[in-house]
Amino acid sequence: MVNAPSPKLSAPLAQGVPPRVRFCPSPTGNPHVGLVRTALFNWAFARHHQGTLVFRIEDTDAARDSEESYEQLLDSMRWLGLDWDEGPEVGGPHAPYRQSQRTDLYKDVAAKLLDGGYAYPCYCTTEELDTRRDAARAAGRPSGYDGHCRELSDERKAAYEAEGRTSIVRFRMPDEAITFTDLVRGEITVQPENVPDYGIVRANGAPLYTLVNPVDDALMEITHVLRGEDLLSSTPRQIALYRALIELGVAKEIPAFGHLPYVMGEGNKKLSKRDPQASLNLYRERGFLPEGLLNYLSLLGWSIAEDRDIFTRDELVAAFDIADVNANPARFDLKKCEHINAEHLRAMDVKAFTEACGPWLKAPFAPWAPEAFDAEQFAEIAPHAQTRVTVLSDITANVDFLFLDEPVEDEASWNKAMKEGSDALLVTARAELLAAEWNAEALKAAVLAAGEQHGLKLGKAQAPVRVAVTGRTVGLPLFESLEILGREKTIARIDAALAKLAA
RNA sequence: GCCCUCAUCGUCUAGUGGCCCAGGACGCCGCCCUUUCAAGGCGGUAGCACGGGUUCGAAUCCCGUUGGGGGCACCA
Repeated sequence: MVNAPSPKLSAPLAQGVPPRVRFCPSPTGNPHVGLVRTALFNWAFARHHQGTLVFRIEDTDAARDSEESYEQLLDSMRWLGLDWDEGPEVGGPHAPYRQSQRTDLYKDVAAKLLDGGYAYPCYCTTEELDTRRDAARAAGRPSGYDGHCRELSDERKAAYEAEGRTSIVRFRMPDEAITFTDLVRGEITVQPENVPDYGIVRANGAPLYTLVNPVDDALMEITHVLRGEDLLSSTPRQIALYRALIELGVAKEIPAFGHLPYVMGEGNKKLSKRDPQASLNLYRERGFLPEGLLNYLSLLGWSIAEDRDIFTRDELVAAFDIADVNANPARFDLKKCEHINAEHLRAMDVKAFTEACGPWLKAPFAPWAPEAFDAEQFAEIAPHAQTRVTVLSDITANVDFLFLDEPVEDEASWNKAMKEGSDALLVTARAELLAAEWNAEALKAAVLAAGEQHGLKLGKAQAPVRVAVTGRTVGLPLFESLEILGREKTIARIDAALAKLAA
């Protein structure tokens, strides 16, 4: 009974049945980009095939899970626009979708597994396990569980219990090789000696991920499991458990598995939750567009076409195929991520861009007083900024000269622009500007004329004016900026710079 | 240690035996444009880890080596 022939792996797609996939994070820590990539591929797969995305929360580890993290998970998914068809807040036929609310289900299944002989109580202590594991390793043998409690007689069990030992429930692995076809890696076979019996229920009765995850996949009728490659080597034991569940009538079919390559950080480390570079919130605060971030992330292990890497969410859905995902881990490249985000920013219409800047135009991002902000002025300047920002938070420093009482103090810029003779130039420029009509074209002519009087080309002549007015050597087109700032403030700032130069 | 897995420019990738003395993108460098900086245009730099096979022919198939990653929990 345990060594039943392998049921055929499910191939619902081939039968034209829409797939059911799931995204099932555990609420520990902040959401990170690796998690997002997994969610994205599941989402894209589901949407592409008009399937169903189940969002399930794997909160079976009370010690590490937090409500705050759970909230963040939902919030992140919503921000990204990765919608789910069943799960928290939307409900569904397999509710509840938080494992902490499904413990009775697991207890029931665990009891059935025990009754059917698919699992057994294991009385080994952690110390005993450690000792035997070390010995096995030293002898060059596989270091998993050695099957010590596999065939315990009732007398032995009673004796252990009389000793006061507690037991966990351990799943009995069949003594046969397990082969499955990974959606991204192809056929994989694992020999039985390398897949030891494993724990499925803690001594305190709490079910483990190893039980709960496949059980819920079975109950929720998941057809395709797309997850990180860290779970690749535990797939054989899940398949074995699935077979038992099928025999018990709990599961219908074994899902297809596809293991997605890691997203790596700097060096050759997997991006971890503790890695600040990995935090989704960081990208959000810097002003990445969900569409830009998703676009970039989808390129890690997949590509839409030979000569194309900027595309919309809809285009991603239309083109996504799990068979095109490759198996090698990809490094997260911030530069490219920024570039792709910038492309999406530029692709927006000006109005949408202007609105998207909103959060970065006020506290805590913007340094100016709330009442100093002028939406009309911003709307005028925004088009000039659109090709110059890579993330939305860049907008703040680009327009601060408009809303700050005085330009920012940037010593490096000041020293770079204010050379000998700059004061004389500024005096001339001040006079020319004062006499000019207040539009960009005339202002440009004014500074050009001032420069000529001092033997300076426009490029050189504009620098002191720019620093006097905006505080920086680098910024948005100067004359348009001056036009929007207005004559009065422009002149006042030149006067202030002159005073500083004289001091 | 044992098992699994991966291997094309610095990075992400295209490539599924001849179309490849390897294409695109980011980065970097140069030039053009230019009021700074971007954007845009043009050009350049750089790669099939190594060694054996198989084949008329290999980045593509096989074996090995090396290197990377993961797993081996009463975490998920």
